[in-house]
Amino acid sequence: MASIIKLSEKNRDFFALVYEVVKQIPEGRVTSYGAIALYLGMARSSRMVGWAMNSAHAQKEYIPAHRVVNRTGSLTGKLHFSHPDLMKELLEAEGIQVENDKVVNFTELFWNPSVYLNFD
DNA sequence: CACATGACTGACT
DNA sequence: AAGTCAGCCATGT
Repeated sequence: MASIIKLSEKNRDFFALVYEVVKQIPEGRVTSYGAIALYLGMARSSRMVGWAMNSAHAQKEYIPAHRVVNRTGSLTGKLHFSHPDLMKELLEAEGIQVENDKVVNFTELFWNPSVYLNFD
C-alpha cells in the first residue's frame, strides 16, 4: 500500500545526520556503521545507521552508501543495492580493492568521522 | 504487550 | 581470520 516510510521527526533528523556524514566520506575511503553512530553520539544504535541507509537510495541527493561497510570491512549491504555487484563495482571504480565481499586494506582505508569531522 | 527481524558490534572461542 | 552469542533499538506483525 503506502510506500511512504513513516518517520518521527526525531528519526528524520537522525536520517539527515547520517546522510550528512556519509556524504563527507572522501572517494577511495570507507567507514563503518558503528563509526557513524559513534560520531552522532549513538554508539549503541549502529543498527539504526544501517536502517537509515536502507532509505538512502530514496533520497533526492546522491548518497555514497557503498562507502559504508561493517566493522570488518565486509560489504554487508551489497544485497540492498539495485544490483548485488554494484557496491563492489562502485568501490573498485574508486580504487578500492574488494575480495570475497570484503574491502582489502580496510584498516588503512578506514575513514573515521570522529577524527576528520571533529567539533571545535 | 510479546516476538521476530535487521545495511551492527564487541567479546569470546 | 572466521564463527557464535548476547546486547542493541526501531519497526512490523
